[in-house]
Amino acid sequence: MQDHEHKFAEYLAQKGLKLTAPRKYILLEAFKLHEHFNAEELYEKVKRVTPEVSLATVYRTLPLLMEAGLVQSALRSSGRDRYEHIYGHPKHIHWLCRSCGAIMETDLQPINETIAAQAKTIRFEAQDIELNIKGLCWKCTANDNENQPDES
Amino acid sequence: MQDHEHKFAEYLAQKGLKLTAPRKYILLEAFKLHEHFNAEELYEKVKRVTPEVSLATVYRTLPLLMEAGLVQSALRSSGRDRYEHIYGHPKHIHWLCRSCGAIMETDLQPINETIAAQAKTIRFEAQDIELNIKGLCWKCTANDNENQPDES
DNA sequence: GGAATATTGCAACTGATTCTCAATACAGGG
DNA sequence: CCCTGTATTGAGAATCAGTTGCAATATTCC
Ligand SMILES: [Mn+2]
Ligand SMILES: [Mn+2]
Ligand SMILES: [Zn+2]
Ligand SMILES: [Zn+2]
Repeated sequence: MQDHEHKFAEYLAQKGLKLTAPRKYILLEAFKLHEHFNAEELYEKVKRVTPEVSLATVYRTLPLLMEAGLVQSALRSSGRDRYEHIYGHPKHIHWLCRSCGAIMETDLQPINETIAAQAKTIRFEAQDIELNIKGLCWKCTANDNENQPDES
Repeated sequence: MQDHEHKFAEYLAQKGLKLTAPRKYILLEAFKLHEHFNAEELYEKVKRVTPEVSLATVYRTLPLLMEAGLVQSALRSSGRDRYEHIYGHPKHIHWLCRSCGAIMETDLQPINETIAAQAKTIRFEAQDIELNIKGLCWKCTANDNENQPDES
């Protein structure tokens, strides 16, 4: 049994809930996906393994995975909630290119200290940090310049 | 004419759009609200001044205000997009208490430098920075301790 | 195996946001 | 001031991600 499977079982047990087949498959597929995903995308993946699972169950399981600390919400996009699994993926910054939609990630560590200091000042117990930056990736910046080479 | 009204007029003109009465009232009310607001809340405010305005127009005007740099999206909550005006409100960190829903704000300045450095490394042109932190405010932390004074 | 409880798929529902469309306001040129 | 082409509007219909009720199933514990 994988580490995350173990953690999920533990969380469920402690809540008096059951680690059923649908839940297990949803967890497993969430950990096979290495990009951000929304509920429907996860559902599609799970369906390939167990076609009888329902989208509703995926929607119902996602909050459990989040509470268990196995999945976290990521940058919402085109009107849909998105998620990503947590597994040797320490908290990171998301950079979203407005032009091509690419998402880059960088380390959040460098600002953690500053945040901790501010948290202390306002006496806030931080549980979740989400830092999203929107703009243009280098490719799209380059393309923009091509189209408008002279902006004197 | 206020500063922001001016800026909106300018933006609209440059886009070949018109500064109509509904748009003006929506702008004005957005700037009278000093907390975060969603489309409907803004609509309610506007309706008190000009009852004939429609919710659809509020929804249509918000993107214009954002593109004009007068309003920005804030922490989404209970399934609704939220907004805040920008006016002597430099970018700030949002701290959301999961227990009581309170929102605190602190200065984003201290981490700007770090972000700029990372942006340079990945050659990303940052336009918008959103840093949201969820957890417990000091009041709710205190209440929690009251209820579970001994967690040996 | 059987009772008590949790879970599921399905379909209906909800509610925020977007869209359609016909009516209205507007700007600019005569 | 009138006319014409364009932008805007309110009202209501439509969309669609996410939620929920419910009867059928699965699981747990004895
Ligand atoms: Mn990520
Ligand atoms: Mn704010
Ligand atoms: Zn790009
Ligand atoms: Zn609180």
